[in-house]
Amino acid sequence: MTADLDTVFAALADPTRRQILVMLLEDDMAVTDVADPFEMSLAAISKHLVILTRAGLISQEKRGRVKWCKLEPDAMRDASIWMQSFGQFEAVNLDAFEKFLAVELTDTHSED
Amino acid sequence: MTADLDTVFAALADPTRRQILVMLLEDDMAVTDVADPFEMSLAAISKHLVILTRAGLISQEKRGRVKWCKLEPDAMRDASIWMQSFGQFEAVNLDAFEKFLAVELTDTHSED
DNA sequence: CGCATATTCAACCAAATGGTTGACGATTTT
DNA sequence: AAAATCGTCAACCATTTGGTTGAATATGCG
Repeated sequence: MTADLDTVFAALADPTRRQILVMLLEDDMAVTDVADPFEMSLAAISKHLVILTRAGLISQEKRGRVKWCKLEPDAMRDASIWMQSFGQFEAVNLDAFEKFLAVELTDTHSED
Repeated sequence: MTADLDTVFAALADPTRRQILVMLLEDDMAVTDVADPFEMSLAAISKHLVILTRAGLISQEKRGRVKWCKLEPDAMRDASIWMQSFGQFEAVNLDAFEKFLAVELTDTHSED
């Protein structure tokens, strides 16, 4: 469920955890595969995944002996809104964003 | 002065610091006045202000014996963009999006 | 069954975090 | 000049964080 801002921001403050989240943009992943690109123990990654789970940023589902990790981007919503309340800083990038989106949508967005 | 995402997210992970930022939305404030509503020592608040300053989220300017704290919401820009990327673009080609993100962040990074 | 694979647990460690107190330098006020 | 105010510094403390290793627990496979 919706974790508090403390938990979400703290979870996002670690580069390993942010990288994991980016990896999960691509697809759901097993814990072992999440750990693969990192030069640290599986146990360490397992702990990071617990922190991400407690923050609500991912969910984990065990199927067989494999535990699958799934991104839960909605957990960022409150934090994102909180930050946006501070100003129009995102307008600076709106141009780039819109260009990106325009290209992407004509390319891949058949519809949905 | 763009601090990295680690620093910004870590700064935002503390409720006292977030409350300080909200207070500064209203107006610039002296350190003593920032500390006033909190039930902790002035020294503790002073440390929090250092952390916010290093994250670029505030700036401090000394005039006379008073040090004024000013909100710098632009420091949230990279973090905000990073987060928004997770919420709003499920329908979009994610490979391309990651590249876009990478470019955006390294771009603004080099402004330091 | 017996072994390999997937993941967590437990104990441990160093470093960082968030707080305290008291002293101190700088500035303003009386 | 003396006193009060503003803010930081230094030393200290307890807790948390992010990592390690080795053992333990499931589960799947030959």
